[in-house]
Amino acid sequence: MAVTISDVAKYAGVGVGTVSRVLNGSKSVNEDTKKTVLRAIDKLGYSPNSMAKRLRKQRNGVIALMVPVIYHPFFALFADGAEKEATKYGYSLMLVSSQQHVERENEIIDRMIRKEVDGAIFVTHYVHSPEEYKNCRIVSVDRNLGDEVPVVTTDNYDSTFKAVEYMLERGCKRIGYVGTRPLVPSDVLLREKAYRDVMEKHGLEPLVFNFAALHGGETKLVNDFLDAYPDMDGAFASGYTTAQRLIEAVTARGKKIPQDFQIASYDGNFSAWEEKRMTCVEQPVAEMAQKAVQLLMSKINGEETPDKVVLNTSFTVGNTTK
Amino acid sequence: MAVTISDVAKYAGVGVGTVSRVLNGSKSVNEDTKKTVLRAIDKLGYSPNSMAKRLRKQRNGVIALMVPVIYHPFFALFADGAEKEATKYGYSLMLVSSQQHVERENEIIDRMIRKEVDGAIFVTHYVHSPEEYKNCRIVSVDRNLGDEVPVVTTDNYDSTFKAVEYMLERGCKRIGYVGTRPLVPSDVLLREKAYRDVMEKHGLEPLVFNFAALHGGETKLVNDFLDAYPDMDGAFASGYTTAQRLIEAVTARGKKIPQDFQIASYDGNFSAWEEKRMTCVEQPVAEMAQKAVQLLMSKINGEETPDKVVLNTSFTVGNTTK
DNA sequence: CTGAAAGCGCTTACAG
DNA sequence: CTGAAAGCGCTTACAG
Repeated sequence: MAVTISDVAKYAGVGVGTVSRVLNGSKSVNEDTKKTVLRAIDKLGYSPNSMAKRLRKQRNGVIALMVPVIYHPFFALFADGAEKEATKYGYSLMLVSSQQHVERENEIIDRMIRKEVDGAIFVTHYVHSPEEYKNCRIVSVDRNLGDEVPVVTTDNYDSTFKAVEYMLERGCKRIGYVGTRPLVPSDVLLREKAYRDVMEKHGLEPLVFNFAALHGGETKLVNDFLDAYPDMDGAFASGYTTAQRLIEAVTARGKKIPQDFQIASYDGNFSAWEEKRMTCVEQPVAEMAQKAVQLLMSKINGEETPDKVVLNTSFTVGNTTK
Repeated sequence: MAVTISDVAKYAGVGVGTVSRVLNGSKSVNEDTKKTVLRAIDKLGYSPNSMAKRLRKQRNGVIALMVPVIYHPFFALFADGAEKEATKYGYSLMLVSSQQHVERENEIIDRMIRKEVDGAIFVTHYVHSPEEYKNCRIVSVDRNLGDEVPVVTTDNYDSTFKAVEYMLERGCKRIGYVGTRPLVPSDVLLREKAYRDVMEKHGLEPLVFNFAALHGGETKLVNDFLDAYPDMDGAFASGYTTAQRLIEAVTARGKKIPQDFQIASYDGNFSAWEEKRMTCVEQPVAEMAQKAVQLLMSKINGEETPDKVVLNTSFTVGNTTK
């Protein structure tokens, strides 16, 4: 049996309350008693049992991070940033991959209700009825999940607008847009809108191909896209994976990038992973994670939080445009 | 205040024990009582508080996964596999990135002692004194952490031997070996040994360049390696990141791969991430994670576990060899 | 400054 | 089959 606080108290000849006070650095404790207690703790090799502590304090010190998959650079970097930031607050990170299954996303809500975790960050796609979010400490990334849920997102519209304009400047005549369509209201939709607005501004026909959000299996979809508009000379992809598959598909068709076909993307160039450079709108992944954790901490502490935080992206010119 | 088990008991007109029995599916409970209780639970919207449950059962249902960084395909895929497998056992996964800091690795030991987690999987590099592992439920990947800690690894020697032999068959005359040197005893060392043995077998001079394990910053090191042995026409890299940097460095020197310089690697071709193919020894990442979780579950349940589990790799020929 | 006691919300022998 | 009680290991008013 592990040694408990009352073992320490007995050994030191004091009450358990005193031991607790020493442990938690309460001011009002006699120096000598403190020393005796500390010695007892050391002697007995005592460590506080966090299960009891949690029950007593009604707080776990754990937040959940829900991602569709962890083996995707965006989510992996996000997890990394979130874990670092959570640590600053004395919190741990529980990793939950939904693997595209809505049940798993609902399950995490149950876990919050059962007090397994103190809060959660959702970086996922599925719909939940807002009432499930009542009294739940949740922060979302990119998806608008209702009034109760603050969202961290990026300047989707402006940055996409600029990127597509850039492609026109670099000589594209017929640019397409390919990407995922979020299943819940999201600022991500503004990427497509920005693209359409640029097309309209320049009197060009919009060539849009979108599909329900997913991770994996985009190869067929980008090929369908290329088949649908065979005379394209460039495309903006709404996400990293899609852009990767697009590069491959275009190359496989014997076209040279960027000579015959230019590509830009939202997201990409996750430097820890790769050295090749793509022209893209880079999201500040680490800051997004940091901000999400900060908002969640505010929620947990019952503080007011903004409904939405919009972070700025940066535009990187790589070798997928002229 | 949230509704508790005694609220339910009161509402249903039974004892809390009965409610608990209904909740936990104990056989010996009258059908009618059960219905009444279930109705009360439903009516009151009761959810068991897991903090109390954990304290009572002395079990968290959480295991920790310690990785150096999560934004590396091997570790990300490992985390994915581990989370899936843990879920099967009703366990959650706590993600801890050591970020190369030994303190963080020690910290997780403390967490186990404080009962924050029921066990841990270490996929990291640092040394710990074996005594820290006494009474700790720990499973390791690739590193031999002492008798108490079962290790999951791969057939490092045989697969490297075969890979280097293959490079010779493909015409390499002067093959080098570049890679990380684990900081603790590890079967990973057998990669270098296998390389050396192949060299000796063929009467070739071993060209070895190794460095302390790290993630990031390999670019300089692979260049030092190339400078040290300017007449190499091929190299075996002990890991994925090193191989990536090597490809870049070789290319930057104006050499063509595989015509002028052939490369093979331990690890690589993480299909979820990339489509390009490298000649490499592929580790069964998902199974490694699965096995590690299984061993940990055995440890947690006080069962006997093997000291070591060796999984087979597969050899993939990509376009970095002739 | 400090001890004794209550209580966090469960589960599980123990009687009946 | 089921209720009352003890106990998991802490923290925190409450007295003194």
